[in-house]
Amino acid sequence: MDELDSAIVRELQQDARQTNRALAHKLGVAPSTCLERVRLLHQRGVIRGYHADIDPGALNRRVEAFVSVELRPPSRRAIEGFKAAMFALPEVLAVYVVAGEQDFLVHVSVPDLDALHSFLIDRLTERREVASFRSQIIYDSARKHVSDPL
Amino acid sequence: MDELDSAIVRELQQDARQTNRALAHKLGVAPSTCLERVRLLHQRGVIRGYHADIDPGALNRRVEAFVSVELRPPSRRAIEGFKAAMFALPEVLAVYVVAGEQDFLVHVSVPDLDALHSFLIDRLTERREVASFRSQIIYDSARKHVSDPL
DNA sequence: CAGGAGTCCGAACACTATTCGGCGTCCGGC
DNA sequence: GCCGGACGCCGAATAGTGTTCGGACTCCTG
Repeated sequence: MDELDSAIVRELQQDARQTNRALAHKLGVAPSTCLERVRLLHQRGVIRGYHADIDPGALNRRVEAFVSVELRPPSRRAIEGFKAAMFALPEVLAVYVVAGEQDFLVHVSVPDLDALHSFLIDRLTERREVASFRSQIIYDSARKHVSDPL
Repeated sequence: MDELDSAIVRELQQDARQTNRALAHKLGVAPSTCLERVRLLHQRGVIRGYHADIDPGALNRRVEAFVSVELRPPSRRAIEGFKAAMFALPEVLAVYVVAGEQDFLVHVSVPDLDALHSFLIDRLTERREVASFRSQIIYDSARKHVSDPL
């Protein structure tokens, strides 16, 4: 994980589809060298994959929210089960098991507020292990990539 | 945005680096057709980019957390300023402006708990507009891609 | 100083992206 | 019902790309 690896990671986080030649040229190395580095980063698990970033609005998901959930018995069984159940739902983008007052943070994306309400009362209230929940609608968001310097 | 477009989006979310030929073959269309569709999806803003998924641990970020922040005057000025300031920090992965008791949800990733503590007392407590904050360490997480069916 | 491991390089080859003219299909107008 | 235009799909051709591999170089070690 030297400077070259970091530079490759940085570049591929910004544009994963640039050609290997372009990448090599930017970093000042031969394409074959660059390719080998990328392959090794893959093999070591540093690069986990390449994904297209899709506009949720284009797929009719204009409302996003975080739902904090407190589980009744915060046991392993309940947590694992709830996590799997949430993850299987199409409205769910991400599930976080967290420390604190709540046990879960569920990131959901739905077409509109009605759909959010439906999700809450049909998918959450229905589950008995849910002791309480609180939803926070996302007004605005900005995401980044991880940068190497601490 | 027909069935073919949806299939392309679905495929490219899973693997953005598969060759156009492979993609075309999976979907049962000619490579040239597939390429044209992908270009249009780009042009329409449906596909916003392609990004490599990097293991945070490999970049020495083994601790992640959500920090909920309440701003003193929840004014536009304060919100915009705080959002920009947070986004500029290397520890910050994402910033969410949310509705509810707290005004912000900041997703951070740091090397260890000490670094998290430093972040909280050096970067948050320092800011005068921060009325209060609460941090939730992430024990476990799972992310997905948006799927077309509602 | 010799040996060895590791890394980088450049040329060769197979494969791929990309372009473009033509074909088929659908649809509205006459 | 027939014509004409628009649109989308296709396949061949070309330019560019990924990938492999042997050799050269550097750096460390004994």
